[in-house]
Amino acid sequence: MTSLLSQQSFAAPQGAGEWAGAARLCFRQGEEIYAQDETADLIYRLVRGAVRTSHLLADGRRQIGDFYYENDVIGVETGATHRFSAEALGDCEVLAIRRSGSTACETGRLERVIWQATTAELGRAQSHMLLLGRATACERVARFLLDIAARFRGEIVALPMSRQDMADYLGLTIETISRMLGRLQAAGLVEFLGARRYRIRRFSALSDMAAA
Amino acid sequence: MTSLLSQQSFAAPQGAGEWAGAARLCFRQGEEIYAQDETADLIYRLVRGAVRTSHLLADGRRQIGDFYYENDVIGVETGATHRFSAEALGDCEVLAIRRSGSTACETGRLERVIWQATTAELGRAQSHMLLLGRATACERVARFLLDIAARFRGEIVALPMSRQDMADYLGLTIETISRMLGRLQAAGLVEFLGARRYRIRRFSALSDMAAA
DNA sequence: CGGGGCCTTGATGCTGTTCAAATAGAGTGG
DNA sequence: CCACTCTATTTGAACAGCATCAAGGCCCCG
Repeated sequence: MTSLLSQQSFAAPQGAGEWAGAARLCFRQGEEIYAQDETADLIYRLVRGAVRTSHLLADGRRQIGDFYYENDVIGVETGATHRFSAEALGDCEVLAIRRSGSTACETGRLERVIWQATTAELGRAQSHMLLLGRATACERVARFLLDIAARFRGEIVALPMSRQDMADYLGLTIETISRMLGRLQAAGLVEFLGARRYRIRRFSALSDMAAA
Repeated sequence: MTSLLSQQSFAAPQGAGEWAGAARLCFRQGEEIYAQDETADLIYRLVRGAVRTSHLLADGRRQIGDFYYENDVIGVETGATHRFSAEALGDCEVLAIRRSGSTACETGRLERVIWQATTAELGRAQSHMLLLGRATACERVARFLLDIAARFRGEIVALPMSRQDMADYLGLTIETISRMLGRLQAAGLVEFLGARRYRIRRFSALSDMAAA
C-alpha cells in the first residue's frame, strides 16, 4: 500500500512538468546555494535535504529567514536580487530553473509555481513577524518545536540546524535557546534524545506555551 | 500646472480601470475596515488617509503589521481569512472590490493588482522581520522615522499613529519609544514639533543609527 | 478656561544577554 | 574498537537593556 506510486505523488504534488527543463544540483553541508544581493534569476525546488535562508548585517548580526525542506521552493524574491542567501543545512539536492524574465503575473506553468511560492513566503514571513514582535523566549522556542514537528510524519523529530541557526531564527542567543529547551524538557512537554532529536510529550500543553 | 489632471494621475498611477466597479467607502478615526479572522473576499485601495493593520493575541498583546497610505492596497491575504484587521488611523476613504473568487494567478487586470500587492506585502514583511529580529530599540525607532519620512515629499513629516501604535509595530513599549525619540532629538538627529510632527536634521547620521 | 487623553520622565525590576567554563558529542586516526 | 581532538551544547554568574509601575506635564478640544 505504501508503494512507490503514493510516495511519488507525495513528492511531486503539483506535477513535475514545471521543472522539466531544470538543472539538478547538489550541495554539501554549509555550501551556499545563492548569495545575498546576488541577481535572482533562478528559482529552486528542494528535492532532498534542508536549507536555511539568512540575511547578514554589516556588523555580523544574522537573521535566519526560514528553514526549508523537501518540495519547498526557494529563491523567489520581490526585487531583482536576493535579500537572503541560502545555505545547505546538510547535503542536499535541488532543481534550478531560470525564471523567464517575466516578473509579471502570467498564466504559464512556471508563473503558477512562482505565485504559490510567493504566497507561501508571505504567510510564513507574517507568522515569523508575529513570533519576533511580541513573544517571550519560551513562547518562541515552544512554537519553533511545534512548527518543525508539523513538517514530519514520524513521532521523533530531527533538527537539521544548529543552536546558532535556531537562535538567529528566533532572535535569541544560543544560551537562551538551550535554557528554554531545558526548561520545556524539565516540565515534561518534550523529551530530547541527544541535542538534535526530540519528541513532543504533551502536545496541548506545548501549544499553550506557544500562545497564539 | 499643478492641475486636477496631474493630481489625478498621481492618485492613480497604474490606471484606475481595475477599480472601475469598486465601491467607495469612508471610515472615521479608529473605525475598523475589516476584522481579524473575517473572510477575505474584498480588497481595498486606500484613496485618502492612513490605515494600520493589527493582529491581536488572546491575552491582549498586539502586533501592528504595517501602516498604509494613499494608493496602497490592503486586504490581500494568503488564506481565506484576514490574518490582520485594518483600522483607520484618521478619517479615510477607500475603494473596495470583490476579488473574483480566483485565488490563482491570472492575467486579468485585478489579478495583476493582487500580484503587485502581494509582492509588496512580502517585501515589507521581510523588512519588518529583520527589524524585529535583531535590532536594538534605538535602531528600530531610527529606522521607523526614516521609513515614514521616505513616504513623504515635504521636509516636515506627520505621524498619523499614536505612540502605542508605534510600540506595537516595533515590538517595544510606549515608554521606550518616547525615550528613544528623546535621545535621537537630544543628539540632534531629528527635531520634533509637538509629539506628532518631526523633521530629520542629520539624515546620514540617522541612517547610521538604523544600521542595515 | 478646564477636562481628559496622550505623551514624557523617573525609579525599580525582570528577562534575556554576555562572559566564562564545564560537558557532551561527533568525527578521526591509531 | 578505543582514545583523542575539536566543535557544539549546556550550565553558571554577573550585567544590561528594556519593561513595568508610578507620577507629572503637555496639548488638543470642547
